[in-house]
Amino acid sequence: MSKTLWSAVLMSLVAGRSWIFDDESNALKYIYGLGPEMFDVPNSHLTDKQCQSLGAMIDALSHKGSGKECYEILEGKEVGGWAAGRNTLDKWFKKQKVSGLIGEWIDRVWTMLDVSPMQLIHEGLEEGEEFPNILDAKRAKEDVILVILGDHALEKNARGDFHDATATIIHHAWERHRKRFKHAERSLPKKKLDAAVAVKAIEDAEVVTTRMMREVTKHVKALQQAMTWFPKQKDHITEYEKFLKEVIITAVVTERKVPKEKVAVESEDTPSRKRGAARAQKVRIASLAAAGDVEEIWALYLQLFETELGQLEVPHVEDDEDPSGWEDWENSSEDLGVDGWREMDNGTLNHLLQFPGGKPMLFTEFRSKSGLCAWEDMSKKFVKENNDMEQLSLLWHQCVGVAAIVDKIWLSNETEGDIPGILITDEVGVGKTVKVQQFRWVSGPGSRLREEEI
DNA sequence: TACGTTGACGATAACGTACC
DNA sequence: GGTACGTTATCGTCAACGTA
Repeated sequence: MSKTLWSAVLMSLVAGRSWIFDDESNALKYIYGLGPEMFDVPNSHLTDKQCQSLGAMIDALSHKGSGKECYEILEGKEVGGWAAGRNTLDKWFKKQKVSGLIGEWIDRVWTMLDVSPMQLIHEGLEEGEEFPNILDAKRAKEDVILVILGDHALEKNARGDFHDATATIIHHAWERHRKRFKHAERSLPKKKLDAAVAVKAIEDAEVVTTRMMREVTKHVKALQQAMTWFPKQKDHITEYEKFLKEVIITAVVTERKVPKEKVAVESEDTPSRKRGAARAQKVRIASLAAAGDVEEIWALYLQLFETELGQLEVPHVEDDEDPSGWEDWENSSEDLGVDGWREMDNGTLNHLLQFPGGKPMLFTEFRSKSGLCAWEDMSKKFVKENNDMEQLSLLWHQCVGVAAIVDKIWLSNETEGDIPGILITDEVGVGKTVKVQQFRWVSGPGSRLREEEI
């Protein structure tokens, strides 16, 4: 019979129960939330009765001679009487998020040892091979077992039920990747079409709007992600990436009135990049020249090309003298929960938030154009004299976001036009981390903000 | 609808045992 | 010890199903 992931997980824990829990790596506690007593002690996801049901089933497994009989108890259709234990096992598995945690750790090992399915595809497959064989990842097998079953998991001869269960777990992890690959393969034509349509819409538009830019960024990013499975077909995506880059850089250059060389580091021209650049030249980007729009699409662009950070410089926000595009919010944006600030410019916002020079006290002052990490040796390289450094300050929409959090978070009741709390959504390029960090700063001990109007 | 999970089946490798 | 043959384990694949 086949083996489900959850029964294989329980089998590996039961089969190795007498030695794997000596683990010092804390892996078993982290992934399964269990110690050597397993379900004989209170479990945060289960009632005492459920623990008893599961405990009884584990006892029964321990008294069975063969793995086959064990799996019959765990999931067999012909062997009844264990419904309570099976239901509890299912509940524990889901509540503890075992599948996700196991997948996450196995992927880390595969990636670290360069044998993840995607890495193997990029290395090149055998003739006629579409997806890599799990045997190609064989050299990572022992490390995978150590990571998901603790640092004693290899001490006993890995045979029998324990070995069988670990193989099933790894098999499921591999299958998950195959599924993603198949999905990417199926969806590729549609993603190509969506990206092509979105690019063409901008190319042909009389007026390019931020909404169109959001749309094209979304589709190019979706295509970019799907294309990572197919390294040999990069042509289209490179053209679209270059197109997007050129459109945005032109908008930044126009709005900031700075030379293009100051904004972008030129990459080597390939035929597809040339095509993208040529198409971008025809775009009428005048409507994007408002500073707020430029900043928004710039944030989207950085998110899209996050793996290439450092190739471009962030556009410099000139202290408080630049209005940064709030006019456009006034005219066209929907209320995204930040309506109360649409009439404030950077200077007003920075004053309210106590952000001298456009950023909070102690906020990192510089960013590296070449992509240096601020956590490494800041004292020597992150200094004004270093030409690689660029002055940092928060963008207008990020300041508005922090102000909105401060404003909404302490509301105790819903009133007309005001709802307590705030939702910062993912994938829109608003700078979630920056917002939360700055909220912690402005609302922390010693802050005057809570006593002021906002 | 996307994504994870399950179950089935065939192919092949590894192992065990009987026989010469 | 070598070989043949049966059994078991492992691997590869994919469609159906379940769930959020």
